[in-house]
Amino acid sequence: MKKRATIVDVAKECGVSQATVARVLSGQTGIRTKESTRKRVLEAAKKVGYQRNAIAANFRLQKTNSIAVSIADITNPFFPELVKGIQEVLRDAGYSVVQLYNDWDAEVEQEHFDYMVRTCVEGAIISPSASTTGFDALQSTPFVLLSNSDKFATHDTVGNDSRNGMRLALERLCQLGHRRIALFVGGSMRSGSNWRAELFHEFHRERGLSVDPELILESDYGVSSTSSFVAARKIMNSFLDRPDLPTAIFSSNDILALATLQVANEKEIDVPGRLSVVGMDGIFSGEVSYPPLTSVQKNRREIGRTAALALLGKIKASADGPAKRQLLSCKLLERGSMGPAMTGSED
Amino acid sequence: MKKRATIVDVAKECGVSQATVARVLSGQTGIRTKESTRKRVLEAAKKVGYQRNAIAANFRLQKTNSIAVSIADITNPFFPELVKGIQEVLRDAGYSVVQLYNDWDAEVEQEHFDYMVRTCVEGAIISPSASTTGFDALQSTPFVLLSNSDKFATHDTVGNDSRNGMRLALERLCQLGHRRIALFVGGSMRSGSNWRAELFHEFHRERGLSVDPELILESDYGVSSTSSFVAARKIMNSFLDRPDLPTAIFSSNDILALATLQVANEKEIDVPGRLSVVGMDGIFSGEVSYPPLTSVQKNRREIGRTAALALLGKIKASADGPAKRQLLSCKLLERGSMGPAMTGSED
DNA sequence: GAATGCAATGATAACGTTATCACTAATGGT
DNA sequence: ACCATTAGTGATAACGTTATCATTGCATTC
Repeated sequence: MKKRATIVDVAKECGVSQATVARVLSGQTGIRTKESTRKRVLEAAKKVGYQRNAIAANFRLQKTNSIAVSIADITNPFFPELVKGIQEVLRDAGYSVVQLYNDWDAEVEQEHFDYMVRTCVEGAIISPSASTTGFDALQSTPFVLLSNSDKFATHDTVGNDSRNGMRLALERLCQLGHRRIALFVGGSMRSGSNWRAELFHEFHRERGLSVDPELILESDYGVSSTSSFVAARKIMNSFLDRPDLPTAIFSSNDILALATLQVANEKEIDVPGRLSVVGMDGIFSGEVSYPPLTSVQKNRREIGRTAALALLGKIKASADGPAKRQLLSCKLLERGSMGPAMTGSED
Repeated sequence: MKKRATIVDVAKECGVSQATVARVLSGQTGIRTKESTRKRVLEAAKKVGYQRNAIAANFRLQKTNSIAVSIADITNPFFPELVKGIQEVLRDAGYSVVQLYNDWDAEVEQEHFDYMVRTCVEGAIISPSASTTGFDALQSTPFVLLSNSDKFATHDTVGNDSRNGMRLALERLCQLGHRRIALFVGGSMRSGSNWRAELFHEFHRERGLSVDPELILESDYGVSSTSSFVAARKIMNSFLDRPDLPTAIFSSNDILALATLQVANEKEIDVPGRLSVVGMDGIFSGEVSYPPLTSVQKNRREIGRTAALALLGKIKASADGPAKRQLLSCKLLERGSMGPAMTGSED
């Protein structure tokens, strides 16, 4: 392998100092060089096949032009669009993106933080998987967290207003005449999901309705969408055999809702005629299910974009101000799996 | 912003030379240091919060420890698992992965090739989106292509044996008594899909069956899964109204098959009783559809892993040998959407 | 024509790590 | 007791670039 040419080689080639060569070739604006020497240098560079050594330049400048994105698992349908949004913004800003997947493993996640410092990434966008703390390992690397939890109040966060999203869904169901609604939540693998149950009670209280505790169901998150789906199916397989079914089931994510939908289809429970099913997230699979799934849409791409912009702002502003928290609003994506409640005296 | 600690700081902290510190902290095997000093150094490192500056190390060693992955669109359900497989292998090999998305744009793709050279990535895994040529822009950067097409015969490729996969599906359908089978292929946005039609004819010829040309359907690929799905629905919406429906439809990807499934459900065509639906890829959405989709499973994660391993081999082997082509076999994932053919004299 | 100003260039010091060589202090064999 | 060996260290030179300062040359001004 032939050694690649450096600025010294170019300098020798055309008889100027390496400083001059650097001035010409660094591509900086506001350089002051005579046009004639400029030309000579460029010619010499071409002749010896000079290619700027980006590693050396990065080293000198102590910056990598790269930003790390830490998420749990890119195969989880929640993440690809998020990452895409991030990528779009950061690419335009001239950064490259290094993605790190931790598979919900706290240890791996912490390791990734170290990695970020080691590799001198200029910033990080982190979807907290297992760690709720330990961000100080990032030292002075600016970062933005993807979360809507107020556990992270001391850091900059970007998330969806899931509370409001859930209210939207419940309100619409109420409006459609549903009074007996079930709540199906994913387990507490990630952030606590207690607030969902609390909000559920609160919602009923506000309307003078009572909550049937048997209609609050919990399923394990699972490490993958598939395992999560299987677990949810199991629960629905017994739940949907009840004689006193609710008229609607609201699930805290689309995987749970799709499992509900599939089992309901198998049991020939008419959706939405007899049972309305509403999910949360708005993943692609909900679009292709039968019937198409009504879901509280989280605009993942927009979250990604917002987080990236927030990070860029943080990188630019050398001094760190107060922690900023951005909550993007959700909207209810109404599709075939939701309909008016069955009136009492039917079938 | 506090300056980060270097080996010099650690050396000062515990009163040894920076050479000794380097020996302890470089993580190399075969170092010769007394256990007591080793311990002292590690302690001092921890105390001052030392983190190895990877840029400096990379510079010294003239390598970046990073590999680029170029794909079209991470939100396409085909890619996440692929990327995960790549990531797993490369992470274990100590590389970080930079992902580049081109959204099926040839120009962006070419730009990415330049980027790879500039940033001195040590290798690349490329899923050719629009370019069938122009790989020489990569200069001496080793790369592996993700493709099963023999258009790329001069390069190392890793892909699925889709031909064989398609045969598996057709054979199984035949075995289940299906004689009137439709073929639903995606448009030619990516690699030509002509071979599918050819294989379809070939298959029938081998068995002395004739092909009804009206049962060969084509749909646009679309830039996103959603647009592709919508286009496929449109076609199926009119096709499934035919009086002389086939007993089975084989689709060249799961998006098309899921569209078929959804429209069939809407039209209350019993699947698989009256119509078997078979897709290709084995994406997650096929698991949660009703009925669950039978599909030719492409082991995307394994492809990713294989490609990564191939690339690692290529990086290690300084001299480049002949182009290697690896085709991974598919298997038929039999789920609820496929069943025996309706016998003639029913219903 | 000496002093001043400025554009163009040269010389050189970093950046933080790894690798090489030289040196010291033990160890062991005769 | 002496020399050869070696384990454990320290000092120091790279790697290729950018940034800073010093210097040169040339035009302008009084």
